[in-house]
Amino acid sequence: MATRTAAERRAQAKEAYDAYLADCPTRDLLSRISDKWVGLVLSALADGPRRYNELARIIAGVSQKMLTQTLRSLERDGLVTRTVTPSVPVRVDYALTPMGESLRPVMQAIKHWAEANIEQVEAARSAYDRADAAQE
Amino acid sequence: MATRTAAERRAQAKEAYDAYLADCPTRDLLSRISDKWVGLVLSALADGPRRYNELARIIAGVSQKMLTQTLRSLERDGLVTRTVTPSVPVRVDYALTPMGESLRPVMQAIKHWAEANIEQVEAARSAYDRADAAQE
DNA sequence: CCGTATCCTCCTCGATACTG
DNA sequence: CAGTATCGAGGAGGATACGG
Repeated sequence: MATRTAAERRAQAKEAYDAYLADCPTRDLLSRISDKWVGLVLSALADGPRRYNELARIIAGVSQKMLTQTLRSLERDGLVTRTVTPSVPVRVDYALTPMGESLRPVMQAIKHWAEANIEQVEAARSAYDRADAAQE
Repeated sequence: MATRTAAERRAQAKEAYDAYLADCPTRDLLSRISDKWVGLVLSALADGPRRYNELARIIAGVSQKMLTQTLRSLERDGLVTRTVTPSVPVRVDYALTPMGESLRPVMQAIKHWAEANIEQVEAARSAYDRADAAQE
């Protein structure tokens, strides 16, 4: 037991990243990717590279600022690549990296979950608010 | 073709929820669940009901305000139940509903992805920032 | 033990205007 | 086409104090 404890402690230390801990860097990464724009952008890149304006069209209502900001953040984190073709006018393509591709299915699952469960959620909200009103 | 178009249009209308559309209610639901506290709370409820203070202990650093606010939101949306045992002192347990349980694996997957990829993300950030500095 | 209420600060995000 | 720059409103979220 005692001999294994030391080995286990080392094993623990090696995978000590835990988003439950406030000062673990994974907590910040979690809040960065827990973002609706991240989910929508990664989903929009599912079928291959997209140009900037394509993304803007797919993700209706996104402001230039948020789209650019999200893409820059994803690029910096190594989740997407940005490829500039120096034509006139310039053409910029965004694509998923292998790491981005590994996150994409998860983010897309959230999007799909939202689309699949919105009606049930809205029903739950009505019920909750009705019960709340009946209280008075 | 023409006869199928009408049928297809109806089919489309029935599953017309699309988070890519700005004014689709799923867009709001997506941003509600794309939240680090939601991910952490749902993950913390994976192994069964938890008391309020248990959750506060598991999710280190969460303020009472955010924890309560997140739990209320999840309760209203029908993802968790809140059970009060009127003892002294009062005991409150939170648990996943079936709908909450259906979302949990996805949110937990994000948490796990963050923990598994933090080192690679940090490496990508360093590389990005280094290239940025070399530019000058 | 499980909250609610209030204040206050930062930071997100949209709108708008301009550039290579 | 694909951004950058700037401003300003509003909400997120922490700290603190108090209540059932």
